[in-house]
Amino acid sequence: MKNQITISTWNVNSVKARLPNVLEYLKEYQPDVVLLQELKCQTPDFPRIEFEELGYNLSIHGQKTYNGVAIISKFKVEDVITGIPNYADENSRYIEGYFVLNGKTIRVASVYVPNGMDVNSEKFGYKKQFLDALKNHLQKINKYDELVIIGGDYNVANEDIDVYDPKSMRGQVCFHSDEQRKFNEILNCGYFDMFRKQNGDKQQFSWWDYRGGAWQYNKGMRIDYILTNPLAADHAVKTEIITTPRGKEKASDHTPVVTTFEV
DNA sequence: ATGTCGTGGATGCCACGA
Repeated sequence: MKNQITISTWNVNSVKARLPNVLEYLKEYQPDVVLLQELKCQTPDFPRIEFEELGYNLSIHGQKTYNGVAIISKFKVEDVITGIPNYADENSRYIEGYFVLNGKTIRVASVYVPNGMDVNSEKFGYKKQFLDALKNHLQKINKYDELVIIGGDYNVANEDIDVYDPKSMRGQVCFHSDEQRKFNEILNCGYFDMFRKQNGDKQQFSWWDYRGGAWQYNKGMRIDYILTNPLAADHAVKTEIITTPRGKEKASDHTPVVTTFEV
């Protein structure tokens, strides 16, 4: 008997400020697993009860004011690790664990890649280092006998089709060849960008700046991804970007991406 | 439209990050 499960990623830009929106999303779409980024709260301050009442198990790697990632799962997640192994990072940007369903091990992680601020800033160097460390780790956990699913805000729009105006944005942060190269190195060690794999050359964005009416004019970028290894890709049914949360009151600037798997 | 958000210091705005 096969199960259909949905795994979603969403940068919520403060889980406390976004709580009503997030709960509304969970009730409407009933995702089995949600990989959250930018919690902007410490682990003890996470609004646990509201999620637990909806049947979710919580694995949280919080931080005050900035960053913070979590795995929200209907299935109990085992052996949770926080932070990329062998990479010292004072920021909470990575959490990983696995669960077993129908005899198959499904490894999931939530990642929040540094924004980089500006290509001439030190923060851009940090971003590139982080992407290297992420690649090294994802290479290690890419096993043939586990479904590996890494959702997150990668802060990289990979192709021209992933931004509204490639000409004006070329070379800018989140659309610079250095970071695109590093993102592609991750793909090249055996990961699929599930949205692109399953939707051909469809243009759809996952983030719109709060400024300048970006949402109203659909001036966005696709920087939130669900990456999977080949085994997970073999089990994937479809991948969608759910845009409705971005149009709501007090919206996050990001919107959820969700992949359905048959396991 | 860089004419926005969210957080938090020590506030009754400002800095920071995105």
